[in-house]
Amino acid sequence: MDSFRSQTRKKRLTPNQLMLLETNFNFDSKLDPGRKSQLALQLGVPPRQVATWYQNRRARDKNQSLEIDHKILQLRLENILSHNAKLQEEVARLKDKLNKVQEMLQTFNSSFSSSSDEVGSTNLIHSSKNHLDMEPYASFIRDAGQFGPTEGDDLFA
DNA sequence: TTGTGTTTTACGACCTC
DNA sequence: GAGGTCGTAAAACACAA
Repeated sequence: MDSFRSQTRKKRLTPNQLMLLETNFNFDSKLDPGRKSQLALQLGVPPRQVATWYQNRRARDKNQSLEIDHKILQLRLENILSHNAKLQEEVARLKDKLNKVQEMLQTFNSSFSSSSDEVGSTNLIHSSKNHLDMEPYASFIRDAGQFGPTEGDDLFA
């Protein structure tokens, strides 16, 4: 396809050349024209090859940091998913508990309304009923108080 | 030895300053 | 226009079968 390309032999740099390039790259990943020609002289290669090496080295650097970022994001996602699963379980448990409380209230109210016709002192009965009604709620609120902030709350930090 | 996967080198196209 | 990134071809290399 490309006769020009096939004519240009790809020559690998020696370990010493690579060491010099790496040292310079760690100092500054960008290549100003002065440093390019200076490095080319030191290495005994065309300036174009130095520029190409820097381009490829920057690309490799970027890929590596992208991989690291990807791993970090994946870990965060796993944490969030497991936290979410725990919250779902908690929601189910609380819903169940709420249903039970509502059932208790219903049975209590129905049994009370069937027997209230027989008694004369309404004031006494009402004050007693109000007090008894609060009991299931109180226990419910007590239980709900156990679930404060959890360890997963700083997941987005 | 050779088939195959990975890394390195080199370049064209396009973008930005 | 010089120098950057991005995508990709192809050479060089590593290595199992």
